Amino acid sequence: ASKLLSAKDEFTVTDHATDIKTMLRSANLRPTRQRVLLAGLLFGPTKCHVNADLLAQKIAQMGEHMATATIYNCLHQFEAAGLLQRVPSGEDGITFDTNIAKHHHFLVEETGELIDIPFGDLQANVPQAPTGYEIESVEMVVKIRKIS
Amino acid sequence: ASKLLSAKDEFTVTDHATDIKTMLRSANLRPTRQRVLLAGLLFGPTKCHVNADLLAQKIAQMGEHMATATIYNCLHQFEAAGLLQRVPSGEDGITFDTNIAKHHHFLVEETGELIDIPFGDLQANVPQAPTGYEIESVEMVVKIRKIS
DNA sequence: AAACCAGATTAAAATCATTCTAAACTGCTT
DNA sequence: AAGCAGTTTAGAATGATTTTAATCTGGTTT
Repeated sequence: ASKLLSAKDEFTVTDHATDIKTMLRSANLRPTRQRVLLAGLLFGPTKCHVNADLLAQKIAQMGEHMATATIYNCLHQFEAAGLLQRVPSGEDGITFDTNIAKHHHFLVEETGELIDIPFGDLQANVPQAPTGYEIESVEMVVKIRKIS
Repeated sequence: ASKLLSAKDEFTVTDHATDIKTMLRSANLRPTRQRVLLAGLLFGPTKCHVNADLLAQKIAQMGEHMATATIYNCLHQFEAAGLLQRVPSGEDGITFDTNIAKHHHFLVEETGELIDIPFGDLQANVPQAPTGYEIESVEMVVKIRKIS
């Protein structure tokens, strides 16, 4: 039974592929083989932080192949559709978060690993934007390091 | 009269160069021509956000020349010495902030311009770090856009 | 003041994640 | 089954940063 259209929801095994196609279509994205494959990796039950390289590796492990440009294209399209959020990464490169709820991040200094901070755990009193501007988003990164 | 050793302080015109050399020396950095020139641009009375490209332009305007690698070397050395802070920039590239006090930033979406937010204006309740980790820093970026 | 040397600077090449190109392909509609 | 806009693709291009290996320079020692 199809029941959802959003990346926020989880899928049952049986109609995962169908629901992904539905999700893509409602985002005005043709469910091409590549987009379905990527969406399958991204929008499973567990949220994750990914970059193009990591996805390329996963795809290779599945015995599949996808052009680098396609991976980037899809990621940007998913972002524009609101299915992904870009997150600040300490390292080089672009990192996306499949958790599109409002939340912040711990960034582990040594490894570059990102850990979600539930939004409620980190409240901030945001100051007024300068005159003539409106606030678009508030993003907080708490850098942490292993206690030696 | 020499009176200071820190980038946080301001310099009078007369002993600016002397004080910069003293500052560099106390950071264990030989006051080479290049480092003195760069420090002169960076550690004046007004705080600023800079990247390698901007500095290269300023240096060219002065009729001077400096290798790109040297600019990057110096910026990284100044950062390691605590004279500069790295700041998250929406755009490509590395941006440094000569304001080393604790503070956060507005990031203007359209232009990539950074505007300091005094620390007191943006208080946050930071959650406990995961077990085995300690908090290193808290960085907040408030994205703003011009009201159309 | 000349010699010396670790540390600094340099131009040019290398790196590398990301984007561009323009040619070939594919979902979808007719 | 034809057609077409939208997609994918390999490979080239981009551009900020880093590396390389050679040359230079502060600062100390002789």
